[in-house]
Amino acid sequence: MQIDKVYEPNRFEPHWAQWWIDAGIFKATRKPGPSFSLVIPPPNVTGSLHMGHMLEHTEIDVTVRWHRMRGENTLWLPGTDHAGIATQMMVEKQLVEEGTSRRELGREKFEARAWEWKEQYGGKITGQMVRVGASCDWSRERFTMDAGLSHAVREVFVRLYEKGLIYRGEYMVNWCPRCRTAISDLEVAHEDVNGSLWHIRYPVRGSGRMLVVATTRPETMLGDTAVCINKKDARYLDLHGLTVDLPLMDREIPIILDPLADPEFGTGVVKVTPAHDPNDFEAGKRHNLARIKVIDETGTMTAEAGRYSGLDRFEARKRIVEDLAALGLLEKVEPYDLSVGKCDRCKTIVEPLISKQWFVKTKPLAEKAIAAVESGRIQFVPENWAKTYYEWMYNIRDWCVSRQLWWGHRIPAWHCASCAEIMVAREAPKVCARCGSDQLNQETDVLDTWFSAGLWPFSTLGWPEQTEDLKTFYPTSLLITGFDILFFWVARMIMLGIEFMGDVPFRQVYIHGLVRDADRVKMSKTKGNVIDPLEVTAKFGTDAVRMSLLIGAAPGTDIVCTEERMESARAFANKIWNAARFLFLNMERSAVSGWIPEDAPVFQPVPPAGGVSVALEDRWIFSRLNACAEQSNRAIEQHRYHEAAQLIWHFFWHEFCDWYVELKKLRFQENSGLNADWRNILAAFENALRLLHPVMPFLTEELWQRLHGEAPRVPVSIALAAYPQYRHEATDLAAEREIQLLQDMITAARTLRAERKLDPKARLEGVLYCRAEALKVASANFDALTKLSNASLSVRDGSAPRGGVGRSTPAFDLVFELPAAQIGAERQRLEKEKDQLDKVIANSHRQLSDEKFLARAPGHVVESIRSKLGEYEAQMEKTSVALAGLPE
RNA sequence: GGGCCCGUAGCUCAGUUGGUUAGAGCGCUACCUUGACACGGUAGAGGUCGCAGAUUCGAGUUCUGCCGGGCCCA
Repeated sequence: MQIDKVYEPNRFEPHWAQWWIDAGIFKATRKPGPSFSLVIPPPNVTGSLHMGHMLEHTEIDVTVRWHRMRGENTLWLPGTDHAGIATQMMVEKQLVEEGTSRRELGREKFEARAWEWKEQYGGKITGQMVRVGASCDWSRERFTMDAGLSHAVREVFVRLYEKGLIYRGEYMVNWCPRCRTAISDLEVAHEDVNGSLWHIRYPVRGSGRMLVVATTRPETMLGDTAVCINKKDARYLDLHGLTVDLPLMDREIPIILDPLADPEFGTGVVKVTPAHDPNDFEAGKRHNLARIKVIDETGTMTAEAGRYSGLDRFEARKRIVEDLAALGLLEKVEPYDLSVGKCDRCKTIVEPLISKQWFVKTKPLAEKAIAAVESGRIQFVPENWAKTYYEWMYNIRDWCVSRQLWWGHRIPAWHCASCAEIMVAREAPKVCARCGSDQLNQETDVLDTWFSAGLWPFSTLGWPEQTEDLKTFYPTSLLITGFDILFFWVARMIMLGIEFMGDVPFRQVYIHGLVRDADRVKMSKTKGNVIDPLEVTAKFGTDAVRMSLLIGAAPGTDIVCTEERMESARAFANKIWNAARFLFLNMERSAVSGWIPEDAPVFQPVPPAGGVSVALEDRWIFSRLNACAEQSNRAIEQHRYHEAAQLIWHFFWHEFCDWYVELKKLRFQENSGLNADWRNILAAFENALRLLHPVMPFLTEELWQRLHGEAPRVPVSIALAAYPQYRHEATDLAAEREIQLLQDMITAARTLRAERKLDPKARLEGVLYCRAEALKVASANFDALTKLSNASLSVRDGSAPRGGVGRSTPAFDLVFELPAAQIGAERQRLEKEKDQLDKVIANSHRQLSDEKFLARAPGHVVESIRSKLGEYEAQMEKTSVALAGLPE
């Protein structure tokens, strides 16, 4: 058989990635029986695969592959999000390069261009997912703006509107002057900055006094329509009812009383700009103040800004401050730390603006969504995330869902040009319902991208049609995603899922960690510390990248991602590759070919021909396999991916390779044919591959297919083979105990050799004194014992004679001759051992003489300490004797 | 200001309901190119579990306070 000496994943990964799809391995079938379904957190259609996706998709894929191997009807539904602003910006950039613009093109042509763009570049990330083996059912792939999902969006909007849960109105919203659209509260990121607090003098008309207001945004003063004092603040109370002359604007504005003014803050006097501050907006409503808009949608000062009109808002600030200073109206400027809201996407400072927007009334939806988590119908893992979820849900605010974009779901509302009636409908109305006019224009705003994303778990399954998929796969079983979209997406899916499906969208939410670099810094393009998953996939193999991520992916912790870790995961893959290579080469030598799985029941070693009992190492490896299967199943089920990865790693490398293969080597002979040794090792190996498959799908598929040689494969892929399951009767504790003894003996001999710096190649002479079970093990496995320790041992019953030196355990004593040069080192070692034993013996004595301990600790704990003490004392006796017998 | 998380070996982290002399990977040290594998083998060194109290027969694990670091919301 041709098999490379070194693991070279690029030789087979692309092949299997495509083959799995061509063979329909990942297609959900809707067969009867238990189902497992999961929808992907749809990546932006503009995006390309980054390490965050890689981690998320790996965790999903492990889970999904595991369910599939358990024979469940498994669906991982893939797709992408149309990503409103992001996509629009991409296309606009393209247009600028062509010397044109969105406005020049017009809406219809622009939309066509955006679709073109999507067709051309939008498939990038899904192609990358195919390459890294994501086991999605690509036949069910969806896009948030495809016909079906658009239908669902329209249906949901109309139903919410009919229920009174959607309203339109003029409110103050967060506006991004760069994206030129309203954004929701969630899309504003607050950032602490070192700003200033400007103290400005407003002359009080007719009194000669100055009222000093403190503000962080002097440019908004142009739109002031009042100044405000607190009625509890005696300093200014006498000014109530008077007016001030707004500097720079020649406008007389009232002095009002309102709790808006905080006597503790600044001067205790605040300016009121109802058009540019959310608190002032509310105060303005309370006092019927005019709203003067001095900053427009692009962040430029309006005509209302007088001589500052046409300036950028920050330039205007500079000029205003200068002008005030020149007029002697600037009392002072204090450094002041404040938090400013920035657009999550482009980091432009958000401008609060009054505009007409569409909102979803969230309180009634949130109540049911909270109850779903409180009652346990949805479970968060790690469960602490439920607290964060509640925190937001209890304080939820109405959701501004309209966006002034051209790429997205256009709101299904029509405005009558004659009577201003607004109609929300599934289909475009022909005439106005109120005045009968046919002059109707569809609303130009589109919906927030998260609106359609919120429907994802059911819209992707065909809703509002009652499809078979919807019946089979809703509610989905699990959602795996990042905490950064807990509010944006997870919470909204829960609200909308309950509202429209009458049931939760998923039973469980697993929140994964954040991918960080070697210095624990979050990976981001701007910081330039990203690792490109495709690049490292090519370098180390997808399986190695997956393993390196999983092994650190403990729930609730961030994931450190370094090439160093990938290297060690590749070393693991290489180890497995070479274990297989060893098997394949020896199969040829022994004239064994074609693995036939039906021949080897899971976890049941076969005995050699002629009724001889099963070899010890075979009993052992199957018992260990069984234990590993038990733990691995549990770990994956509980999303303890790091634990599953570590367990399987340890089993495959340090049990299967280090011991089992080494023991089996002694048994292989030329032309032996498919004897019991071969059946067992092949069965064990094949099972180990299955255990590993969800974590390292490519490597295991490649080796599993090779293992079959020319034999037929049933099933066709390891991805459809049964995941090993724990069986009580497969546990063989006697075999585990005996191998442990054998390992201890071999290790003792190796340690002695290393410690005494004996020639590694020389075959040493030694005596092994054994008690009870150890004697049986040593005799029955004499060949393995001497060969793996590379020592000529004579095995004797009983204990080493006084003065014998070497290694002692409760079960056996090993004696090698001690070279004179090593006497000092040996004395040191024994003394250290004695010290340690002194410590634990004293400890045990203390506990066993403590009456409270004896009275209150459970019996088995007391008993185990008592028996440990016996062992320590026996050990101490031997150590003392050895020390005493050491030549001077 | 409100909430959440984390401080365990040089590094990155496990440690499930309190109960053996606290583990892993990487790194480090020594030796070994032995016929699957140097992306390897063998053996080893390395930790007063952030600090101080409390609960308990018993605390890395529970509680309180403090110190240090991170995140989210306002």
